[in-house]
Amino acid sequence: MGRPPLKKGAIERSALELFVEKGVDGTSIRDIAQRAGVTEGALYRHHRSKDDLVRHLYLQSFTHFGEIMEALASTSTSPSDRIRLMIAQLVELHARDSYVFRYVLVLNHHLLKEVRVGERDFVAALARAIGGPSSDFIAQLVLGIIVQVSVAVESAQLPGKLADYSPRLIAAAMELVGKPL
Amino acid sequence: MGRPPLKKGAIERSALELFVEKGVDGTSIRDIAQRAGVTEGALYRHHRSKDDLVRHLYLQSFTHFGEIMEALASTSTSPSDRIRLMIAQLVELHARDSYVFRYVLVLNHHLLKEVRVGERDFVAALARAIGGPSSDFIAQLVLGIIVQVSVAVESAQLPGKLADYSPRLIAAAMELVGKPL
Amino acid sequence: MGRPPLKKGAIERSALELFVEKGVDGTSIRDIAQRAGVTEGALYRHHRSKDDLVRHLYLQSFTHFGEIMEALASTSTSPSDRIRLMIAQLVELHARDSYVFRYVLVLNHHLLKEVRVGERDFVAALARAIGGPSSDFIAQLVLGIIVQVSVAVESAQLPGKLADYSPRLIAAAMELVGKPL
Amino acid sequence: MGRPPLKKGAIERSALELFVEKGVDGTSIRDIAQRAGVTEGALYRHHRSKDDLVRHLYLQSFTHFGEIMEALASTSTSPSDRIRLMIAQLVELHARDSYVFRYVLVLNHHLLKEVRVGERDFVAALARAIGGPSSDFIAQLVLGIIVQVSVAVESAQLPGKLADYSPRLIAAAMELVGKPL
DNA sequence: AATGAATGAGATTTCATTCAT
DNA sequence: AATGAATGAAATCTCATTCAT
Repeated sequence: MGRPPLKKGAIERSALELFVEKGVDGTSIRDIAQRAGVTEGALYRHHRSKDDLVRHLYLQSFTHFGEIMEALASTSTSPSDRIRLMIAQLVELHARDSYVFRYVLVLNHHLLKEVRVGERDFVAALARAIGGPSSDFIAQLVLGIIVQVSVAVESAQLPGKLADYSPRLIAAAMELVGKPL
Repeated sequence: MGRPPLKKGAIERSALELFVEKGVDGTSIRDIAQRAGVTEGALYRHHRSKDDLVRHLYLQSFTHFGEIMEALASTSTSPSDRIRLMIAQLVELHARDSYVFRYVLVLNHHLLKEVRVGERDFVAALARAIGGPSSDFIAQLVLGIIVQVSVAVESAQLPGKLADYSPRLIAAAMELVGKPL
Repeated sequence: MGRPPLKKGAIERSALELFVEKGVDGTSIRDIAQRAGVTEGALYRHHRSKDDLVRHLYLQSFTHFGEIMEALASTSTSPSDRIRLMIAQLVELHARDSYVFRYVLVLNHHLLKEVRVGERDFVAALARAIGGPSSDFIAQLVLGIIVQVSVAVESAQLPGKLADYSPRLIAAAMELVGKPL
Repeated sequence: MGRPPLKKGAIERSALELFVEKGVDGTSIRDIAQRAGVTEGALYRHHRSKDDLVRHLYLQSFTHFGEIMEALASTSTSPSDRIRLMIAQLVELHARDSYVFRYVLVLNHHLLKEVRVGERDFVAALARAIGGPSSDFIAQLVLGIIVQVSVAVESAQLPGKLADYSPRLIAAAMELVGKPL
């Protein structure tokens, strides 16, 4: 009946990008509105506050990752293949949209605590696939190398792009998991 | 000389802690002053601006890390031992002062780029010790697992404290370096 | 004619209530729309602006009061009875709809000044019925005790409801008028 | 040590006046700052929020009134004289500072509820002096005529100023109290 | 007649910084 | 060396109003 929410998507995308580029606190509503080609008030039609927007994006992205990773977790291949697929998927997710990847994995560790209660949790899914007594710890190791390399690439500490390191990353991850290729 | 600057230390320490806890942009001068038990103006006696304080702390911490790591790099032990010592030292540095560790390693500073030009660079030192064509990449892997586990511990995603994971972290790092214990 | 304006009544009633409860400036268009079960735009179908709505309601209520009081003013009973009837009527008007009563009498409108020029003015009607050199002053006294007790009851400073105080209020008012019961 | 708070008084006075003139919600921080000859931020050095300022002024004024009225309540004159003194004092308080008078008596009835718990309460003091079973009710009548006439004078519905009506107001009040002069 | 997204202006509040004390 | 009131700019958010649907 009223206008369709033409700008909602632009607002959320702009926010996501800016949060990753400059940090949540380093991004102003005006920054978001400008990039989205909208006035500042428009944001509040769709989200009650900046904080609300931050959470919404986080929850959405986190759940998105969770769904993808859980789908892989229940494939019928061998355990070892499953792990390799999931690790490759993480790199693939970065390739597809490095902003979402970084928003979920590099930023906002304090939201992580809230969100991991009940939401589809890709970290838990990975740990489950790895199995064994140290699975939580090892899952963190795997995430750690991917995240660190992604950050290093982004900040030009390492040359090229993340995909260039994909095979070596996967090999390293499999080693950490205890199943060398 | 005149009176010693009684509050300078408190200001810098408070700033460091708050920058780690809430991020640089999430920390106000008032926050810092309050934690240091000082008023807002006092900060400007010692630093020209907030940005100046941020840089000063970063440079100081980064150089501190660099000196320690470079000292280890020139010990006379075997290459393999040297690497193990350096990795163990990173974990030890976290144990000694997790705030400095996180300020340097977790806050993904745009400052990192500036500072790595010319300052004593512990990342470069680690890479040199590792050697070989992929040394920069492998150094990032090693940093990645330590950083990630430190963050996971801090945010209670992993139980206990970082030191509890020290042997396993060192073992994993040596594996990444290609020199299993 | 076209369809009847189903929501007009709800909008105006909601506005009236909210203006009394939170003040005109403390009430937003959104507040009104929400209580009326309508969206913000709907209001502008019936009134050109918020200010227009405020005036319309005020004028309507003020005139309504004026008509009732003037009708009483021209009854054929004795002067003393006439006054008593009018005072009783004010209390009765509060009982019938305390929102309208308070909108007209408690919100000390700058509008009052405008509206009293030319509209059916119940304050003037009351003063005329009282008569004598101080009639305007005495009319204010009478209004004052009714308004004050109504506010005190509404804010629970006095127990019960206004009607409980009706006989005593009328007696007090007659005393002020100089015609004790 | 720091600057003395030169502007605090001006800010509070300006706020008080504007709140009375335009209502709390009708008064912006900018309005207050402008009248006080200060920038908007200055207000927040002395009060945490606009609401805080509103409350502070209310509490202060209310208590001020309470102290004065309670002092009169314990004078050694006859009960009848005491009441007359208190009524006269209310009119006098309006003469001395009609803004404070109106801020306490005409505005913000919702704060009244909070404040009357525990603070020096001039309404209660008046009721106590009046005595008898209906003392609370009668106190409201007395307040009602003073408030109403003060508002009528302010909005030019009655000519002159409140003081012009002082003898007649006191006489009317004594009548309501049941002790005609 | 009604919707509700979007606007543009303005409201409240925060904050790095300055400066009189 | 330190205080803390005050500034000025910017941040978050609200709101009356408009307009495509």
